[in-house]
Amino acid sequence: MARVKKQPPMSKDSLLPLLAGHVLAHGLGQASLRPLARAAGTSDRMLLYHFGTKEALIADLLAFLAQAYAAALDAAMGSERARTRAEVIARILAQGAEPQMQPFMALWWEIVAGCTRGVSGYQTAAQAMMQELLGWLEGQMPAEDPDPAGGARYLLTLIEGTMMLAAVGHGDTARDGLLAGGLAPA
Amino acid sequence: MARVKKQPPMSKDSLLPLLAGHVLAHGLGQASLRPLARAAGTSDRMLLYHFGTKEALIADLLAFLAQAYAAALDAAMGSERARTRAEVIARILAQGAEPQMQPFMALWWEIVAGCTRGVSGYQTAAQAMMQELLGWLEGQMPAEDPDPAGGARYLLTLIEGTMMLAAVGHGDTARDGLLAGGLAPA
DNA sequence: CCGATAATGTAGCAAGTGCTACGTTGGCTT
DNA sequence: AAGCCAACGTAGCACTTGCTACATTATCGG
Repeated sequence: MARVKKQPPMSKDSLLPLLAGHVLAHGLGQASLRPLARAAGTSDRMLLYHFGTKEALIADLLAFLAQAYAAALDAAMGSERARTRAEVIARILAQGAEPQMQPFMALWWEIVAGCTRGVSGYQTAAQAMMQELLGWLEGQMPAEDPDPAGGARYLLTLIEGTMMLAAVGHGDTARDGLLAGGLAPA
Repeated sequence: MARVKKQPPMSKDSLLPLLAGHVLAHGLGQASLRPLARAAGTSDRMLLYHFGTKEALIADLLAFLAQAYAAALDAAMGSERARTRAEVIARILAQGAEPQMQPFMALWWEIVAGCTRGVSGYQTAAQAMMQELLGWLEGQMPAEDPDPAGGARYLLTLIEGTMMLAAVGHGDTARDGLLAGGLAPA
């Protein structure tokens, strides 16, 4: 009388969102097969069956997360443009401070750390995410900005620096810096 | 006839440099007691004996590394001031690109990632390191700078953003950004 | 010289790691 | 109905993890 639940066949595509959820919640570094499997309602055996290797799983997962990040950005993209560079920065920082973006932020720094250690899949995912953010930024630049492309890169640098300083508890320092750079309302 | 090598007594102070070396070379995330002990020429048992707990060991180690970082900065500090903000940035970026600073960079991003995950000791070490760097920056600001304190914070934000972008393979993006911000020689 | 205390070595535990061997299904084609 | 192969479960291996129990040695005050 063993109830065998008839469930839809699991596949990479059905697994990845659940795995991504677990990684966003608990971090990439501590992600090991059995907890991941529990989060996805399977066994480690099945994860290896579908992905072949833990390394491959992580690579697929990072690609999925990069795509999810792009989707989140698109969803948050305001329709009307900002009027000044300072306003662009303020918008992005506000969006990055949203509670639902926090897991992405935490994950982001783990990816950066992985990049410096030379883990291969990390660099790819990181570049994709940055490219996406850069594109979004360019689209957000003020209409009459003299140098939208260069300005977007300038702002991106400032934004990432601000986020990092905020991550280590130097958010005030960064705000003072933006202020001194004329990129924050007094 | 068991040769018992007469070696100087080991202590936290004698252990920490060796442990730091291992962590700089192999990363903080993968640092587990037995490899650490091997690198220091002891056993895991002894590490626990001296530090009490792995957590305490890591905390001590981070403090030691923060101090080592400060020393490295002092050693690299040029005696004469820069003339322009762009020159300050160029100097720091050049110094951060030095090969012997690379392990510190890799470690740094791990620390940042740890901060966002709420690991306690990390935040302390990170703040100390940033405070040190900020102090150094203030001392490097041009003599006739209109706002040395604010400017240092502004440059710090830009520098950290640049370093992050470089870490994920977007060094070009950051350079273009600095250029557009008027902070790099064309 | 003796005894106490600090310092160190050896073995081991329970839990967790990635991964594999080997089985059992279930739905499909022929 | 027979066979077949993808999809899944169970059990386990060899290894590492942080940490501990216990025994031994070194050191130094008395």
